[in-house]
Amino acid sequence: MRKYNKIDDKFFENDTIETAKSLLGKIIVKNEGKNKYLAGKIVETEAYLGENDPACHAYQKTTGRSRVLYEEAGTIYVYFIYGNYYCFNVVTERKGIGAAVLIRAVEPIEGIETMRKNRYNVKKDFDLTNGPSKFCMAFGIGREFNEKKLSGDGIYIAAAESKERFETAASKRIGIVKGEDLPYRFFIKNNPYVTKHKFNNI
DNA sequence: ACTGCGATGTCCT
DNA sequence: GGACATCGCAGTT
Repeated sequence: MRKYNKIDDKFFENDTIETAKSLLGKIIVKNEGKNKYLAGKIVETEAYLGENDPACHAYQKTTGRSRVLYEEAGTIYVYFIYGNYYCFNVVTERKGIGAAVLIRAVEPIEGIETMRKNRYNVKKDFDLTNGPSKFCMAFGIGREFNEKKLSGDGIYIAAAESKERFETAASKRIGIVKGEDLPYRFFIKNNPYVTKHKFNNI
């Protein structure tokens, strides 16, 4: 395995938009046991700001599902959607604020053979992880990680590997109706693992 | 390349 | 009973 330096949970206590931006380029790592790891560079995120954000699951209420969003920074929020899929979020800000960052796409770094196996019908490597549920399928992430902490040893986030430079951009969030005009999607420009979208060239 | 649309289970009103 | 932070496939250009 490569060397990954886990980020402290304090990082996620910051402002959700800033956290979503600064997660770009960082590494998400899943410990598969037996010294096996899956790792990918985060290339696309979205911010969900809590009770005042119409698109957020915590909008104006706490429900059984959104309860996790109010946990302490660095808690994992995984939810099930469209009858088939999971989406992976990192809870941000202090306990009691229902905000999170959605991981929308990553670029495989380690364990790509396992990702190909988990996505057995996918032909092009950039389709392995260029979408929030594609990432979950490739990494084998399901509801069992909901409410877990990034400070544990199952899934964690690590500092960027090198001091590489990249350009980032923002756009509207994808696939939502309420709060659709808010520019809370962030991505690395020209990275082939970012989801395909007309908002990408601005 | 792009467009439209069906599948599917859970949560919420 | 409706909505849903998606994906993959089929059809078209």
